[in-house]
Amino acid sequence: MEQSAEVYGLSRSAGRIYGVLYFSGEPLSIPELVDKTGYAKSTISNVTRTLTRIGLIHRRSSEGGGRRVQYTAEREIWFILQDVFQQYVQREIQTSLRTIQRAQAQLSEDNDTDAERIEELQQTYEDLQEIVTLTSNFTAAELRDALESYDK
Amino acid sequence: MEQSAEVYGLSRSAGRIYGVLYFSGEPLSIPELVDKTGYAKSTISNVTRTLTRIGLIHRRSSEGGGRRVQYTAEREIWFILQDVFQQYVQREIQTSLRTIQRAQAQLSEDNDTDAERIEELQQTYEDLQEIVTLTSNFTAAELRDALESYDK
DNA sequence: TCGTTTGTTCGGAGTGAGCCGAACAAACAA
DNA sequence: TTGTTTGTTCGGCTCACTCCGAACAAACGA
Repeated sequence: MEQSAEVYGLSRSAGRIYGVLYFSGEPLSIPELVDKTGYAKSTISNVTRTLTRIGLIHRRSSEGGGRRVQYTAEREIWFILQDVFQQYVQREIQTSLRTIQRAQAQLSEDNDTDAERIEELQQTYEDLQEIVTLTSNFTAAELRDALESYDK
Repeated sequence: MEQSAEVYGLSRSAGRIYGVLYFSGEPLSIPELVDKTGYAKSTISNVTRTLTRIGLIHRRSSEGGGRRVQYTAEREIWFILQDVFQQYVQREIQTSLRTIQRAQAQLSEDNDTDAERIEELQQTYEDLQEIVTLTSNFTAAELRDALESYDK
């Protein structure tokens, strides 16, 4: 889990905390996470916030109205990863497309080779954007099926 | 280009160097790259090595047999990025799958809930691996087409 | 009321990555 | 040969990031 987390741009501690929650049968509070992970209280606090924002874990603030906060792990990893990945890549693609358009506008009209290159870039990025958008509607199994059954 | 590079796990300098090469009509040597990018000679040397290893740029050591080395940018970004991404993700998936299998072996047989969770994980990762493998045979346009024409 | 528990915020230590400059090796020009 | 240009390697600097501990705020129990 810790290794996987780094691939997705998260910290080791995030991976570990998620892993403990994933395999824990019951919701856990911050002190319990401190015990089971060995991290400092402040670390748990910060990491749980970002994980909650991302959607990888959920915060159940109830349990009898007490102050104690409980966390549970989201089990449908696939959708979460899709979501994170999508936000991550979509934003990058969009800023890139904007940059490309700005570049096109500033291009002097006699510069053919640069124009052509920018055109290529734009095409690639537009394909990418479409792919990412489409992918977000699929489950892992569907995606697999779509790719396997496609005949060129 | 610099921003995009970071998304793919490369440094700013790598993005910049690739960008300069991408829009340059002719192959460039290290001193020329130093001029156009503003980076130090050593940085150019190091970054060009990794970019060459990845396949994003090519090294033409010839030009009249001189010592001067020339670099050109690979224009088919799609395949290269696929390749890099694939290596990146595949490795992670495989180590994860190995870890999962080791975990399964060590599990006491009476622990049903943990076994079930590990089963889920394994399924997701196997789907992921299959998807990544399949994807590598597609062009951007084909992938787009496959997803658009697939009917659940 | 006062002590205890829980959670957040802030400043700082440790660490790794990116980049630079200097030193060095190799090839060319004179 | 000697000086110049090109390319690589090495040590160090800086910056960002992760995590920790301390201080603080909020809610509870006595």
